[in-house]
Amino acid sequence: MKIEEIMVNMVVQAIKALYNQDVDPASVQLQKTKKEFQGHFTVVVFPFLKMSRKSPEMTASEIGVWLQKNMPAVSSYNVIKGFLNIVISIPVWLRILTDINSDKSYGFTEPTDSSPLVMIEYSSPNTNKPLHLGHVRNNLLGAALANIMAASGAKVVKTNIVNDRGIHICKSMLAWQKWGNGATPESTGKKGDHLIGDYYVEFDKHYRAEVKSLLPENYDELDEKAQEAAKAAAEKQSPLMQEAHDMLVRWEQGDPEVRQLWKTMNDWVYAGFDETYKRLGVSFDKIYYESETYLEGKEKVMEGLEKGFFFKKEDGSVWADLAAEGLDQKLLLRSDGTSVYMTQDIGTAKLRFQDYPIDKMIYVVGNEQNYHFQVLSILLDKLGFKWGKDLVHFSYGMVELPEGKMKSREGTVVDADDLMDEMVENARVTSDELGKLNGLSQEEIDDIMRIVGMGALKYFILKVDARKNMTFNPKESIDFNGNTGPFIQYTYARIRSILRKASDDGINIHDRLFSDDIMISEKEISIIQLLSEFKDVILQAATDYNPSVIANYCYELAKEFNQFYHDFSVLREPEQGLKLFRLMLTENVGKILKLGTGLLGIEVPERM
RNA sequence: GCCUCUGUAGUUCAAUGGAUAGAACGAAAGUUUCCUAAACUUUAAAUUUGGGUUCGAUUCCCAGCGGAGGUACCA
Repeated sequence: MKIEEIMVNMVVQAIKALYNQDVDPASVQLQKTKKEFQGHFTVVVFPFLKMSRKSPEMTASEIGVWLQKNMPAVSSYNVIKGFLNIVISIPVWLRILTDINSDKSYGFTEPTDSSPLVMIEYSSPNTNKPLHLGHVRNNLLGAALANIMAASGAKVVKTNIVNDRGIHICKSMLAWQKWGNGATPESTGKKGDHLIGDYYVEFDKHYRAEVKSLLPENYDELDEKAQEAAKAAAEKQSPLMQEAHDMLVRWEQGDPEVRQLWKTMNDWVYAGFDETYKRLGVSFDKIYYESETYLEGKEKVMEGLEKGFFFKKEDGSVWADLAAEGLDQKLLLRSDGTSVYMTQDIGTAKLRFQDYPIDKMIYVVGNEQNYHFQVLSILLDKLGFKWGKDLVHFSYGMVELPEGKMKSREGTVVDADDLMDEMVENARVTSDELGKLNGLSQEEIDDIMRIVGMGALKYFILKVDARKNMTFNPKESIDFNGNTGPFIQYTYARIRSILRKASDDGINIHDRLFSDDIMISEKEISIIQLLSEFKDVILQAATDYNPSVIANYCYELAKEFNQFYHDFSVLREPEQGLKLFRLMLTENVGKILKLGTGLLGIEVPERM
């Protein structure tokens, strides 16, 4: 049983004994004592004043006296205003540390037969362009969330929905046909996703030039409204866009030539994506393709129409009326019978539900889709998906650059592959400047630089509360000081170094016993206390759907350890018992740092 | 217009309704006979405004101001 739970129960008993009142254990406010005060746990006594009918100080003192008398773990207490600070005795802390040490899968909850099956959708790329910084945040959050949910005892299925059909991919295909001269990833040496992305840009360039040429001569003299109308007319006339539309129609009809081109080009893109995913360290258990789900969506919508959930307008378009839920009407099928985003999501949901006994569905999608998922939840519920009502839209904020929003038009999009290259290169430059890495093989150096560069990137993104928009500065993002991934990795590498040295000295830190009378400092107790919170941190991150909790915990632990490391000697302590204790503490800080960063998908190096 | 999210040091981020609002970067000043100085120690510096709820509000509620996103045939 955890020390916190025991404390809470004892407080409940104290209230019963002192004031003859029953309190709900959940209402007992037990928190970590702030650094400025002496003690480890603090009981807030304000809620008990009605029962005691005494001043806050008196009440706190009475409870303190009772606890000290009846609880051997409590060695002393002090009262400041309405706060009762409790000091836990050293042997208790030693026992907590040895418990952590002997627990191989410390902090992780094993799934059972009754554990919920959680499906997490993330990444969701379009096949017409490579992944960018926004996708990086999505992928890192999704993968970390999956790890955290699994660690908290859920059965997790990671899934991806690839947006592989539609006008956007036709644009790339058309541009490639027209201006590609048969270019392939092999012939150009380019990653497939980048190659396709280039033709998407190429299409846009020609298209805009074409639209411009179709504008009336007096365009500049028109007022704003007329300009808009003229532009819309020009866009509608554009032969290029019409060709792209024709291609989409032929695709839908299953034209073999178009399908073949589509398949070839998509395969190039997937090969490119796989490389990027691998580097990012993300993976999926099951991938769905929109080309395979959009027809299912139409079917499901028609079914809903028959059952009277939806209605048809005169022009043939199908709508859902969500007025009862306080929302608008929402389009589900266009008047020409083609599907929209919502239709596809319904179809994907249908297939997923067939494939897995889903209890909870989590969609990792940007916050610009908040409204979409609000509607999707209602629609899925109406259509009879049992998890529809409580689907979770893990909504994350946009990533902005110091110059403002990323815009593909203005070429300010940060490409995922370029970014990763830059991070690793930056790690190398910084390490060279510091004269690190001497005496290591090139292979080792490359591996460490990969770990550090990627760690810097991942940590920088994951430490921020997912819901918030964040600013990412590519130039200054690799800061190896402060609240950063490399700082945590550095701490881990130091710990490994200490343990190697201990091992070289023939110190066996296993099979040891602690005497109860060794003197350990408050700093060390504070570290043990942090270690003991690991499981709660995981559970909190899982219930809040927020990986940043884990990131900030790891930083806190690394920081505390660095301060301790600076102030105390680990290996040079002459007293055997204390030396072994410190080594055990060190070893377990390393263990938890590795587990914690592992949840975020961040590797830690043995040396750096 | 309407709906949703958001507002904390110069900057980037923290803070289950709890104590004197924490860190980091940047700024100023220090610490290498010492297990990795990518470290450590000091100093200066912040809750958008006005109400409400209560023992207590950065947190919850209402209103104003600022920022972001969405808003019916784009995904």
